[in-house]
Amino acid sequence: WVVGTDHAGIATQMVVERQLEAQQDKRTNYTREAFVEKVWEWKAESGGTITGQLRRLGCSMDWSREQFTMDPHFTRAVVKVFVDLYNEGLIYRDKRLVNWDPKLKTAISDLEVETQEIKGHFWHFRYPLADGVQLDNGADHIVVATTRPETMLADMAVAVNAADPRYQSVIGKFVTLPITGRRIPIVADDHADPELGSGAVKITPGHDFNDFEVGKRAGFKPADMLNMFDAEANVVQVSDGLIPDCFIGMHRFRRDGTDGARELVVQELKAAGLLVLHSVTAKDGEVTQKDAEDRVIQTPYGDRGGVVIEPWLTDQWYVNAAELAKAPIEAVRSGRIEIVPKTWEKTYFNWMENIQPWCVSRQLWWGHRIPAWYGKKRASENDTLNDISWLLDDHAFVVENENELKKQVQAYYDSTEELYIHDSEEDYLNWDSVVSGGAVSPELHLEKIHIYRDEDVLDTWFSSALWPFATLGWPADPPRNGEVARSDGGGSPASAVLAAPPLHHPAGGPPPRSGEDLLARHYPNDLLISGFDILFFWCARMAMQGMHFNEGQVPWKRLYLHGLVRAADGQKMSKSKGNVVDPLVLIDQYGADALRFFMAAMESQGRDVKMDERRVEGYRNFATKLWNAARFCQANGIAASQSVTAPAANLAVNKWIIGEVVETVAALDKAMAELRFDAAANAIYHFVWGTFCDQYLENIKGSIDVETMSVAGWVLDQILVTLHPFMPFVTEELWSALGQREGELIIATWPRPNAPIDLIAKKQIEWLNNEISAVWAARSDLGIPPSTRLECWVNPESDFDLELLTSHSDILMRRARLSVINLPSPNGQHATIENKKTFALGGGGVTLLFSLEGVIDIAAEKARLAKALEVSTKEAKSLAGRLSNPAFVEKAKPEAVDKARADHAAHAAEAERLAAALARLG
RNA sequence: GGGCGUAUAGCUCAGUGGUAGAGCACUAUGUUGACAUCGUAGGGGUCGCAAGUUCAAUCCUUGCUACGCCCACCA
Repeated sequence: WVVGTDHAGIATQMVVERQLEAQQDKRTNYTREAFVEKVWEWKAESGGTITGQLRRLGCSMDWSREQFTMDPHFTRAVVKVFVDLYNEGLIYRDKRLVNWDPKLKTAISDLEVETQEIKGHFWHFRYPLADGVQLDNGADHIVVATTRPETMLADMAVAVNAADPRYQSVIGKFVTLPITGRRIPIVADDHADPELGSGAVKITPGHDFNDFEVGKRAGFKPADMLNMFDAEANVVQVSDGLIPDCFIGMHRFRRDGTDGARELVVQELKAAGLLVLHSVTAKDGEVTQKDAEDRVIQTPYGDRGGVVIEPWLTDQWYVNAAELAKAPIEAVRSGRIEIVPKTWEKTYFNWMENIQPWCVSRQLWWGHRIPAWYGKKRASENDTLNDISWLLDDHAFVVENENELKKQVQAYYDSTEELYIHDSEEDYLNWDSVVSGGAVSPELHLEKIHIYRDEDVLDTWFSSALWPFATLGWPADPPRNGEVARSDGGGSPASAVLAAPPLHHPAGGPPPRSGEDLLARHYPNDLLISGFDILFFWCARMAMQGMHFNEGQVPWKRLYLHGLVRAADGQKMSKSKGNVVDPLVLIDQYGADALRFFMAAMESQGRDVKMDERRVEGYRNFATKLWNAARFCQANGIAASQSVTAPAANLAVNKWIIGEVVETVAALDKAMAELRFDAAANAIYHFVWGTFCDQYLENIKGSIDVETMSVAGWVLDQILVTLHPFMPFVTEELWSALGQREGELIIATWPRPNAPIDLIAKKQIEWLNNEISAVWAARSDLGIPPSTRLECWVNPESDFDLELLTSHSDILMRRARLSVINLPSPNGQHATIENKKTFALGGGGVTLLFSLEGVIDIAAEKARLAKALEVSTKEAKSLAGRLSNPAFVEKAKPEAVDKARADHAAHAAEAERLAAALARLG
């Protein structure tokens, strides 16, 4: 796990801009360099927040290799990727509609658009037919409908379906667009659905994605499409100059109580009698007329800026994602990448197979600046710098560094003239006026080559996508500018020391040595763990870039998509709702161990996790439990074990607990291999609390000999090692507190479940534990207080049972609080204790009998026995019923039939004994 | 419109073709010098609804209902 952070372009720039706003300041008061410097300052102050949280959580990684996506070597990788993709034709510049965020004034990608359902309206307009043309039905207009009236100012056509008989006669004719008076054609296009509305659609190629496509089909070039908005979505004059002055400068919507272009368009059309009123029939039959129909509109919002996205015609850089997606699709299909849980594969394929060009340029200052320069040689006096004709034939030079830039520019112009590199378009123009004092002085520019750099930066995900290999020192080119080579990619000079060896990964091999190729060693990564919410944003793009730039090698072999932590009420956490839980506060309250354990225990199959503080509290208690158990061990001479393998044991309790460790570790290993973190956490939890504390420690209390000390120490060690990934702090502390060690807990050998499981001991101790539990249950039912020591008689049914009993009688007497165990069974009235876990390895079982004299309420005992008898009888009867069904005996699996027979026999025998006991009581 | 997921104890969630489990909460209780952030015992569920497959369905199939999420160009 290479620790680090991305530069979160939009979010970070927003934070810093908001800080400026708070001081009545703004970004544009600064130069680009000065502003970016401020962002770096902010990053220096607060950039440690995320990694600080990781540290508090006890995440264990090589902090000397911490990386940031804007580190110099990372930036070099980003530039190389951009240039290489450009040279391969996989990145290109295009003028088309983009999702434009008018608040942030930048383009964003499709993924950054969130569709929300908003209550809106649906208006119907009459567009008068021009030149005296009429529809077949005699109408002198065409009705079109829209949810966005304001865009009609930039309408360029009306589309109808060629197959629609109503409009066939007017295809190729014109309508006169209201308000502007623009004469626009009626075109045939399949986009118009005769079934919907009037069957005619207004076409605004410059402000609607569908209309853009229709417009292109109708022969409009993107450069000629009318654009009626500025970057903030206020109305500007279009190229034909037909928008009335009263609209210019208006906001697109109603705002601050002032009508916007939308309202004004509707008002003017209504005044002109061109608004088709909408009739609403109330329940009482009364008909009222409204300007528009109420309708829920699917409205696009920017996920960061939170305002309605405007489709806007601009030049942007696009990645041919469809091409890059091919290899990752195949990788998942063939299993070279395994997605866990598998259900996400379908989502992945669905998106990847329908992927659209990825807009990667952003009109921001904070980020990786696009390595493209534009320019034009000044060839004549007429070609003034103030003539922005260069915009139309601006050749792009996409290169990794300035030397390369000079070479390419001079080759392109076939000239060795001096090259002027401007930082931005503005610089380019300012330079002219500065040098010439505002007037064009051609002699300064003749035969000089002027170019300027693209001012946009790249989508943050474009760089994050390189994480799996850029962090490992890619590209492999020789280091420049004294940067360290990739064997030490990103680390500070101090990090030239040995990296920590891979932890808990037996197959990991030795640690890399200085100079070793990190990329070759760690790429592909084994596993990526990511939230499902960034499957497209990040994971898919990592797969695309990773495979493209690493000879088709996948970035990781497995992709685990986990759920998100939601608020206690199941809602998404958000600052505006105020239901956000700060992990650091939880850590303060319950400890990092408890929080980590909670997360692990709740993480199953990528399902979302509802925040449940009580559960965190429960795992805090678990840590306390472990702590107290360790204190008990310490106080009883149980210390650090130097042994990785289980000590030799003779006592059944010790043989048993060793077997339990083996089983637990096996369950844990299986769960971890399957990425079932909840199952892993539960396995260790139940072993520690239920088996080790409640049973084993209780059993050994009072008789801790040398063997037991040795076994208990080993078991405790196994607990600390296996629990450490879940609860690093308490385990590390206990590890060192228990005694001298060979090494740190974090590099302790992970247990191997290779000790034998003693099945006899397992059965014996299970019997014993169950016997004790049964006695306590009986005491509880009979109201015998714990303080009463009971006299007990037993009637073992065989020598085997007798041996079992005598070898554990001391534990049984102490834990069940018996005063004496007598043989053989007495006369008189007794309480009868049935052990449901009948010892099945040879004996028929042991029945405990308590004296009833002066202690036990006979009626209560009878009631107790009657109840138990009822349960046994019912179960026996149910099983008998199943066994008497010939279909079951014939068709069921033999094991199932055998089990049913055995269970039936056991329950029947138990019922018989209970009936006898009941009979003895009279 | 398409896709995915979820419905199991009061709550939060596991789980299995052989009539269900955990933690918390609840009830009763406090004997054992590790632990009251604890121990012991106990109550509590027609496993969303309906049909089908099967000797057997909480689990498999289909339909339905409710909730959640993702994707998509209905002007």
